[in-house]
Amino acid sequence: MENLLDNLNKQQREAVEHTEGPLLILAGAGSGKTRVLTYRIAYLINEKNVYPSNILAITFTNKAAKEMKERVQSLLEGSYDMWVSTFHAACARILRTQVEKLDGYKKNFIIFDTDDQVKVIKECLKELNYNEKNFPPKEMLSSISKTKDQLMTPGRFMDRYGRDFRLKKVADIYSLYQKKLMANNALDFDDILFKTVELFQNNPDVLQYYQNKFKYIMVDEYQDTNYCQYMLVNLLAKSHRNLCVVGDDDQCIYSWRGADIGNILNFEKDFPDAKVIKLEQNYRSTQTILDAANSVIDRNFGRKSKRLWTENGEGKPIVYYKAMDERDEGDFIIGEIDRLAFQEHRDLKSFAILYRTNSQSRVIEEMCMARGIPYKIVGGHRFYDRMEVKDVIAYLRAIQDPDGDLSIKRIINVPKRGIGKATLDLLEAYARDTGNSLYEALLFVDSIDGIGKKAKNSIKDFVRLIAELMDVAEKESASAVINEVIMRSGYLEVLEKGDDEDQERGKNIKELISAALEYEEKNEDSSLQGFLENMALMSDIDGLKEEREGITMMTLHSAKGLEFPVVFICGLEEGLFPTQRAFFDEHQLEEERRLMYVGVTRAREKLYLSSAFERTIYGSSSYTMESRFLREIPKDLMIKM
DNA sequence: TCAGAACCTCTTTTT
DNA sequence: GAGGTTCTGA
Repeated sequence: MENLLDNLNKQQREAVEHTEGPLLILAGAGSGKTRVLTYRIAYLINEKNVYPSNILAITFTNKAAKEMKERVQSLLEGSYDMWVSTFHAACARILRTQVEKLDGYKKNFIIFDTDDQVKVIKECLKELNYNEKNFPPKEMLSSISKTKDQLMTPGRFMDRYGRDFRLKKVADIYSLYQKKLMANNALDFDDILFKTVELFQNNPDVLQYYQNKFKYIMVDEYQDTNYCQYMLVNLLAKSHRNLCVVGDDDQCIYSWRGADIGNILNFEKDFPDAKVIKLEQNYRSTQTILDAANSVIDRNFGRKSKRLWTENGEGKPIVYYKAMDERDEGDFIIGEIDRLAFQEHRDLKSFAILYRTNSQSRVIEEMCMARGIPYKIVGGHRFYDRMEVKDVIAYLRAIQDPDGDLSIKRIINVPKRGIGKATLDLLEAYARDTGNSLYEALLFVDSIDGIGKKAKNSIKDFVRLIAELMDVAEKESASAVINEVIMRSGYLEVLEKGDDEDQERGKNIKELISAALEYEEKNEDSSLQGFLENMALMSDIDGLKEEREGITMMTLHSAKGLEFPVVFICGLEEGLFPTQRAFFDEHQLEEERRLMYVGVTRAREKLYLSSAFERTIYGSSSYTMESRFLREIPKDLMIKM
């Protein structure tokens, strides 16, 4: 361990050795904060003899959690039982054992994702007779999400806003939405956090237990926490006060989804005795790149002053290319990559193309394809979000708890078995009238008038199928159950007989079996329940296995936390980056600027910037103006090509 | 019940 | 301009 500390600079070492009491680490981009966190955990265990089980480390993504755990374990050469996970995974784990203390929830609760949420909201609107035009489901969901971030129950929301004509209706929607979630024994992503806070607030003994368990708490990416997460951390850290938060206010780019930059800016107010350590030495980029980044971010107000520096040397100037249009821009980027790969013998993995919006990737993708250059696109759709995967998941949920109406509804006619909307409406009406679940209505299908003979037989077959699958689930592992589901339901067969797209889908649901097998290997708890939770909280499984050779394309947001030797930031035009929506809002503009800062600091050696003179967006093309961010970089750092 | 037509929308995204 | 959703008619 002694020589491990030698691997750190003065500030880093200070951060590792300051183990007692509140600590704020302001870690600039590329300043080795992950290193500090992992060493700190190792130091706690090895030097301070802290039990690993007394440590809680919160990360932003599952991937980061996995990496951190692996790095600690390789530092200590052993396997340790500490909690290193995302907020959601940690809370889900707590709720798994404690959820019955919350009224109305059963232990085998399921986790609803955005897709499920939209469906529930639509049901709510229908039931309340509210128009989707006046109350757009997505808008409703984001209101509800923000409300939950603020720890506001439907009751509290109604108390506060109920006198407003429209907000009263939103409150009704929120209230019904929660009822429906409960009826499905489901929690959405926000609930997982919110309910944990409620659990702690209403059960002092439970809170005390976890306060005692987590004597040392670390939170990464603290600038991107929301109010609910802030509360959670503060509740847990209250008794031991060994709270270490790490973050960079200049990299707060998620305020649009509730991240409150104030959490990090006010940490010293919350904890007046907090030790503050700034990590400003950068180990990633050239001085030229850092000068550009510093110069851009300097224009933001109200930030903690920080100035990145490096011993890496000046490096190459930044290259700016003004293209005719987006095709020319793509041509230039791919041309440069081709040239550098050849002349400088660079791996395709060294290149990243970053853009503000996903739609910008299309043109560049086409060019890569035309030239036969391999590429991969990060982000976009999760494996779990694919229609066919969600269908199979719905089967699994239904098997686990057939009273979850949403799951039954999703699969009752997948694959097509002649149970259409008319039939479903009758079944739902019956269920509502008798106070039963949809599944129970299926059992009584004979006593429902108006359903045709054919449909009735299909329903009986379906009920039999579910019953059989439930039997299988009693005895078999998750992977075996999935196999039975896709075989017995006939779903796989239908897909395999379909067009290319369907065949691809068939492959995906088979892939789900591999995912389950992998899960069973890695986890002691190989139950269906555990697998479902894992899937719901997992972001992108494809990312985990495939490390294909190729250039990387992604949004600036997705690039946070990553680094590449050569980075291209494209589409530097007013209205695109910064986005038009930020023009009249200083806060939004500052967030765009932080996004630029994040993008620039991803580059190790070379940075390319580009814009197009003319760009086609939404089918219509128009002339553009160069992004103000280009002007915010000193001219002497940049050459035009 | 379902396929095709018309229609709408369109920043960023993790969990 | 594309992709997703809803509507309409057979």
